[in-house]
Amino acid sequence: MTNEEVAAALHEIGDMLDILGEDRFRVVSYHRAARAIEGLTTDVADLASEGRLGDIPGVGSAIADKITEFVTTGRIAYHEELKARIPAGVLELLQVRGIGPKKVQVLWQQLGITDLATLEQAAKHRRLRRIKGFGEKTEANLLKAIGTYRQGQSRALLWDAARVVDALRAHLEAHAPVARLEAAGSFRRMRETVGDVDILVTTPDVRSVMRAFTSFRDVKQVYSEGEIKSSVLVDYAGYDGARHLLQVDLEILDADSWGAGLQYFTGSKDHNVHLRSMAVDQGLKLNEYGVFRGEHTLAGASEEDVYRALGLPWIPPELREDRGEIEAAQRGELPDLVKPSDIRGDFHVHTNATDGTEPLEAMVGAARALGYEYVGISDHSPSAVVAFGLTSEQALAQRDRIRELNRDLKGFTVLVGTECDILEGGAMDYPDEVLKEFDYALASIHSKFTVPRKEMTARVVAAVENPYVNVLAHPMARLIGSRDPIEIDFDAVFAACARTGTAVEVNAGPTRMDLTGPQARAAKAAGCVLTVDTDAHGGPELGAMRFGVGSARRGWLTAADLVNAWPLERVKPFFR
DNA sequence: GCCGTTTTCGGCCCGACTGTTTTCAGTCG
Repeated sequence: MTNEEVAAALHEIGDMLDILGEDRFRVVSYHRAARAIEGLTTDVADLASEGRLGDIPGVGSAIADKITEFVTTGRIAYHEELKARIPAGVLELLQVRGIGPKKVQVLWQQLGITDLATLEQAAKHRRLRRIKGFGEKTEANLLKAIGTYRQGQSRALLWDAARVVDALRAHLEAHAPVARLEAAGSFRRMRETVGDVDILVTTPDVRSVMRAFTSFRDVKQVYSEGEIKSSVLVDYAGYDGARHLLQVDLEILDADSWGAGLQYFTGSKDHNVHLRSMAVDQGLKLNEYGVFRGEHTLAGASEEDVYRALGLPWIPPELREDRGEIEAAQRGELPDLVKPSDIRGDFHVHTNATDGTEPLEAMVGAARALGYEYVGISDHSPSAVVAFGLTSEQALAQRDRIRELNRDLKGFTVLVGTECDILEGGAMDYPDEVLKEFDYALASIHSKFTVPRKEMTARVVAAVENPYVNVLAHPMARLIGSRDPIEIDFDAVFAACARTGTAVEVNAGPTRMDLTGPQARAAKAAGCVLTVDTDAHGGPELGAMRFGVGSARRGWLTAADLVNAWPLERVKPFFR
């Protein structure tokens, strides 16, 4: 039973209670518990068997009992009862934008609509407008929304979201007087994927900003357009080359409530709920316009002011998930998070010797241009056939070429690395006598992704125990949107890494983002050091470092925790 | 349904926007 399956069941219970018109706080409780479980780095099944479900914030005795029932029997009787009351297709109606629990209820009870296809037919045949609360416009909007839903809108890669933000920023600044502009939401918190983008603006000319926003060339649909808030659907070309859709909201803020608005729209929801309840406890009120005591405004212009008014230091956006950051802030124990400028190099870089697109010299030049002190070249090993992995001889020849190149470089060092496959039984793809010829070796999984959890754990632990393996690269081995993470016991893997002095990688490749922030935090807690690498296959991809640093910050990591924030003279002995 | 160095009961965020409506309910974030 995976955490995702448990979370999905709880979300579904919440949705069904919502449709049935249950108390909204009960509904919220199920969703909040589900979100908390999605954010866990330990198996909820393990917590259940240890009787520690109550440790999860938002999980009380009722939900804990249901989780225990689920992981032991594979079902939740209460969930089954609800499913028996609500036709299967009704739940899906909730996914359509513009349809909430009340409309679902009306459609189902009054028109007997229990699935998407029937709803579409009813809208097409103008049968919805007969119901109170529905009209011509609602029918048209629903047809559009059903179409959008069918296109399957998934979360955007952080890399792609950044490009959309950049394009919109350039467009808005070119067409309207923009004083300040910041993308908030999960983008600012640097989540690995982004559900929608919230752009905040201050401007002396609200109308022209709004007009520029809704007339951006890639806007496919305008959901709403108000005086201070608009919402659109943007079409973009993704990293994968396909077209995707992303919702973008624009909010106009006043300069004197900029900080409160930025805080509010950055979230997360759970962080904000926690802050608001703190405010209430202090006799204060916190909303998107400021911190207030009665009619008196205490803060609003800057985020620092808002947090200070609540008795807290400013909390970096990447930490705002209500996972202990508020308590840490109260104790004055927020970590001094790693910054992009702390990064001195990148250990995971490919060239056209294997599946990269640019030659060694170009990748080295691109790394130098970023102001790094060193870069490690880590092309593939022979078993990575699709990636044109290097034979031992080819790898040694590349090593000699790099040694040669280093002679001409001043104030910059190229390290000879490899990304060596972990084979099925846990053996490395190069023999030890070849591995020891590299300055360092990354170990990673590129095949046999579906072996059972126990075997997979033993396989990776064996690799980590190889004395020539220095970094466990992209530990989940997932590709966002196309390949699920491997099943593995990360507690055991991190313990092995800590024991053997093997660094754990936070891979910033746009489709990898592996580890996630919370996993990186768990690795550190297990005693590991980490690296943030881009896995770049071309020069521009070296720029993904900022997203990897974002994940590291989400993992509460400091510069001291990251090998590639260390000076070279400290890196070298670590790798040997 | 969750939560509690003020509470084991009574709180739990609320404002913008839309569409249908003659004053407001539903959805969304």
